Amino acid sequence: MLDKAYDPKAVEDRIYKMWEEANAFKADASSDKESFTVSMPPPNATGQLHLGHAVMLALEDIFVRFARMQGKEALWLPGTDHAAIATESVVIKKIQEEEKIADPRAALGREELLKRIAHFVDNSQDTIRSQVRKMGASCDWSRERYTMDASLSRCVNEVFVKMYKDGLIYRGHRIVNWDPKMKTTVSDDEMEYKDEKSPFYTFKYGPFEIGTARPETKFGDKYVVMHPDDKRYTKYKHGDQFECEWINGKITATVIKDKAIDPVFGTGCMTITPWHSHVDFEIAERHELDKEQIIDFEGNLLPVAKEFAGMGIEEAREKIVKKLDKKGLLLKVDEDYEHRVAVSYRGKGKVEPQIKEQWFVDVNKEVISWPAGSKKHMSLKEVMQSVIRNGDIKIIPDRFEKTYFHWIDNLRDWCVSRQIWWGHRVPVWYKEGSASSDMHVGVEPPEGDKWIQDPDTLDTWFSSGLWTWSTLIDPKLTGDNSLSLEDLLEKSPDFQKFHPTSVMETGYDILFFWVARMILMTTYATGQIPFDTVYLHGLIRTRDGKKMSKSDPSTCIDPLEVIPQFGADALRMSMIVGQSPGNDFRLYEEKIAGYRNFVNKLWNAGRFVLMKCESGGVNPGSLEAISGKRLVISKMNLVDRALMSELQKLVEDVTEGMENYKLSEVGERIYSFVWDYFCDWYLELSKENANPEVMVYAMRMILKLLHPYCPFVTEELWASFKHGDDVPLIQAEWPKADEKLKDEKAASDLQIMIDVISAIRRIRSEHSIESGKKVNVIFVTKNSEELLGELSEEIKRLAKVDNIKAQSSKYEGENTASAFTKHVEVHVPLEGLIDAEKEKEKLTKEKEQLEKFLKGVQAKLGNAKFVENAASDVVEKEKQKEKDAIQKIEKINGKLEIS
RNA sequence: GGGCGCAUAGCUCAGUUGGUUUAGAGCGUCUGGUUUACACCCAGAAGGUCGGGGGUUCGACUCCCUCUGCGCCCACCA
Repeated sequence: MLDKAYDPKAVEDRIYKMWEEANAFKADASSDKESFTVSMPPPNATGQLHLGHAVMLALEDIFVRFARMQGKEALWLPGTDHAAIATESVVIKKIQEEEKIADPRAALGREELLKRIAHFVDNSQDTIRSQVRKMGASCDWSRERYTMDASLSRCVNEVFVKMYKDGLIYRGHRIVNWDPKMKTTVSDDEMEYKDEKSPFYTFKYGPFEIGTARPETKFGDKYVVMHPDDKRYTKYKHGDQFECEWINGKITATVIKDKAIDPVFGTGCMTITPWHSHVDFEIAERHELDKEQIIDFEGNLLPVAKEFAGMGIEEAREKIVKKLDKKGLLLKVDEDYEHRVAVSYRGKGKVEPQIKEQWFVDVNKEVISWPAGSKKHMSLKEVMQSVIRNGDIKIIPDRFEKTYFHWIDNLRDWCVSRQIWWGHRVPVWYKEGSASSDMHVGVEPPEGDKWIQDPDTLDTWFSSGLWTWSTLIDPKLTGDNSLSLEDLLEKSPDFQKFHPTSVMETGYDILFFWVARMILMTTYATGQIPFDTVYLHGLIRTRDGKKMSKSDPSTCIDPLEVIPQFGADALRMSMIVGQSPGNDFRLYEEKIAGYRNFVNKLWNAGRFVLMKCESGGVNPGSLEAISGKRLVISKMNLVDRALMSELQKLVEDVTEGMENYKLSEVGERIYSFVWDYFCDWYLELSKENANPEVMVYAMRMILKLLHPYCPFVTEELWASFKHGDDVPLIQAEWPKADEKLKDEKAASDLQIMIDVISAIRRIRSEHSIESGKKVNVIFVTKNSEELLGELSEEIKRLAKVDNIKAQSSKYEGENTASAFTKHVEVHVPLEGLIDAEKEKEKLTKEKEQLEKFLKGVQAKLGNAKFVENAASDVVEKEKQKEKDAIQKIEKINGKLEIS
């Protein structure tokens, strides 16, 4: 006998092991079944699994289990990401704290530091693997990948070289976001902005007044820029030069007219520092102006600052202002100026724009043949737009398509090189001692000595952008350097079978970081889209709607604490039901506990059915009981027929919902079916007149439908309900609705009965009739005799009624308390008086509403256009509504006459 | 500055293309229950002018406009 309460701790690990041993997660590339692929977004190999991962795993596991049960060849490929800058900064910080080494890069050197990071990654990968298992994720561990695997690194190099040859990758001096703390560039998307108050100074600059919040960059400023249409400055022409007293003496300045200047802001003119500002850089490029570096890569001033050289930014700022003030050049200080400071998303250092020689991906060059093989050439930007616009890739929810297009419109060339050590090193070599033009770009190092590899590594998204397919390349092939990228794709069975993948499921926060980059990289490198559908989940928040942060454990729910307490199934349900794609949702313990209760409810329903089997002498594992052959619906009682019918509807609803990614609705539907219908009514009604075979049939159906959501408890119960030859539930076949088992009449009759019982209970409660006291009931309905025949005993039992009288016409007579259901009216004779006026008022109101409704329906039906254009079944439905309404009005009229 | 989203019961949220749902659920609250599957349970109740205003319509939680409050994304001013 099963325990009274379900204990997930005793079940989950054992079940997971069973699945693994049965090879249930393993996909077969040689299968001729339709494939279904999900690439697991690789968690950063830096630490622990958090709730964000848990949501991702729950959603994807549901997709995959459903597909697998539907008979598809389902592959869910797990892995981890080396997370370049994130990992390096974590390890560096750790070394700084634990070993008191101020600059671990300098102290340890490249090789040693990389060794340390690799070791750290090994450990956290183990942690992550075991944590993913705890969630019940049915991913194919035999195909686990890591972005730094040899085969994946080969792909990275291949793509880099291919892009270089196509002219999509170039090296250039461009302005980049420089993080002086981590000493690396950061991509546009890896920036965060913080509001900060800092003084805003207005200085005299020759005949002009210029404003700045950053006086320390102003040494090299020798251009003053204004809008060409600004009337205040019409007497100055573009190119005019003048002498001007500035920080370190006299300089010659030049007037530049450029539309980038906002005439309304400040004085409408400014000086520019092209080396340290994106906008200034662009202005300088347009007019071919000189650029000079003022601040070095450590964040200190260069010799151009003369007496200020070597000072840090903050220190220099104050002193420069003082000096200019002394010179009489400081006109105004606005202390309340608010502006935004750019901070690195990873390193959290203040970002300083710098000009640096870097590798870039050109997003505007039109060299990609797309769709693959066509003569039309598009830029990366255009391909990215096209696949969404043409519906090749669908984004759920679709409003994110707008955001996506907006992002692409603003997209600049992508800086892919980073000055950190942890990552894929740029596959470029320079001949030692020669000019930098003597350069080799290749998958393999060049032959001969004295070649030095570029010290930079690639942006982490460069490699994760290949994730959907680089993981499918056969590692046995990648050692063979004679194979081209095309060969690798063609000869890899997994790629051929499983790409493009089916669903990319991830948080909306990395739509740009990652999803867009995968589209970019994959369409270019493989000629295929990476996935058909993008499903974006929302972010989990605390009860008060705050972000969960690791730094504040009180707000944080740790999946690894929750799982032993409530079970992985409960956690999964709590994160799926009530969550809609693209919207944030709140999670807290009561919610999880609620689904723990649900899992336990199901468990007990299972126990109950097993009990009934035992007492009924039925072996739930016997073939006869489950085959359905003996389940002849015409021989069943009404309650069983109704259940059978409702089950078929449930299968249809669940299947349809799953296919349309409506996971929340499906979860709710099953929840309410199990609890509100199966347990509260069906099992209650079956207590004395049980048909164990029907119960077993229902249980098996429910277990299958619920399995993707609650894999552990359903699999565990399955052991009691499966036949000897049955496969584990994870491999079971998804049920199909059986038309023969549908019996709408039974379902609606039972519904009437349920309504009657509820109505009686309500009356009892309203009129405080003691629960033990039995009552007489009269109910009025068209088919009362039929119902009574089968159900009066059940009604008597469940509603504590000792006499039921049914009337097929109007009820007349003694004082009664009445309750109206959709189908019948229920009267319970009472000693006291009933408020007739109130009753009448209620009926009149109902009648009014119905009449209004009828009018609307009739107007619609009277509309020739509607009747012509609408589908015939829609019109039929309207006509039925009209009929029903007329009938009901008549009925009410009848009642009103009596009173 | 540009874009997107949210506002429904005390709390957290559902509500499909406008109509039969008397606007639903879970939690919480209150009342009553040891009915031997389950107290991680059962039966019932209270609680909503669906953010404000306007419009379209026979009919609006649902569509349009507007206002208010909150949140997010992108760009950015020197």
